[in-house]
Amino acid sequence: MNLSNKLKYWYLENKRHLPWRETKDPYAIWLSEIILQQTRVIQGLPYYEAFLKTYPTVFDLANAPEDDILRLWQGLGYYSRARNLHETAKKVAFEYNGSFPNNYKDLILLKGIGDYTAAAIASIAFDEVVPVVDGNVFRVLSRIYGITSDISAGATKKEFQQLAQTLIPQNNPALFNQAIMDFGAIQCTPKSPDCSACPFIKECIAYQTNQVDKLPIKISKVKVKNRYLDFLIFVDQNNCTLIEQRTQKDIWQKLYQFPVIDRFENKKADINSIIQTQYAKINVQNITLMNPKQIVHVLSHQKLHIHFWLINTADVLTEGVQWSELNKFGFPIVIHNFIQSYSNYITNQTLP
DNA sequence: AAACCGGGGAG
DNA sequence: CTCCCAGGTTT
Repeated sequence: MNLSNKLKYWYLENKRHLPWRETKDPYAIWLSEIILQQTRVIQGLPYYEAFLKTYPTVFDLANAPEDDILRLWQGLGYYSRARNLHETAKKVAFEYNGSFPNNYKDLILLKGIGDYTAAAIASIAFDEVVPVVDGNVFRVLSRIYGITSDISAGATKKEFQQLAQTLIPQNNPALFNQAIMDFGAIQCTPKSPDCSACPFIKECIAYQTNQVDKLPIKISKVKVKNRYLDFLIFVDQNNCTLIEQRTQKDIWQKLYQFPVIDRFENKKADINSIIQTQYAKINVQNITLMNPKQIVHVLSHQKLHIHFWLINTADVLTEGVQWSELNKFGFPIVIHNFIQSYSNYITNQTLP
């Protein structure tokens, strides 16, 4: 039996039952694919349900304010996905009358849809015979065929695409693509794969040569920069505070935050003098460091060292937002979590 | 080709 | 602690 047939039978026995597998609606399939980029199924599932409930059609999503979409995306990370999601929704709704392009070539032209996602939507929603190549496919094929190329190299991706193109069946490409990804996620896992129950145990080069734990080979190394953030939480007599939207091309673009002192040098911020110079208009009563033990928040390329400062003022912050209204804004998850745990302290001066 | 972009969970 | 997840965009 050939590889695609073995995969099919494995899949029919072991597949995960996921809501986006119960539909052929391109909108729902597109939504699921964007959410699942660099995201585990278990983490993306509640967001998929929430988005489909809040925005049942591409028109609902297109007509929504970007801030609402970012707030619903809050905590999922890679926020450019949410911004691109909105841009593509508007294009599909208003330029294509709500109909998604029905093929790989046109899908890949849309914002937020790259090689993988175009192939996934084209095959799953429209039965186009085009293979997906994601982390699961790299792992499964590199092991079965004993491919030792560096998967972080662009040429290697083409190599895997060509191989997958020879394997994907003409009759049910959607099943093949989902099967190979589920197989990689459930059985041929990065660590401790279940080789004893594997249908490819006889032909898997990696297993036969005892190098399952060495494949796939990935060389690229990311260097993580340290970054130091001191958030300034001004609170006036009416429990109003100052927030701002991040606009720079940087992490968390278009999410909200408290005013911040932001630097890449490990140098203690002189909060008092900074407030006196940059916020001279505000009549400060007292300044409290809320977390003497810094919060460390790790991103893929940055390690954030964070302090939150409570700054009471007798003034009325006319540009401020009521503390109880903060949940109407999308924050980076580290700030959101801080707000949740310190709300009582800030509004009632009681310890968390 | 390389840099950049979140957050979480497994081992 | 390290690794990596149904990747994509920008430089």
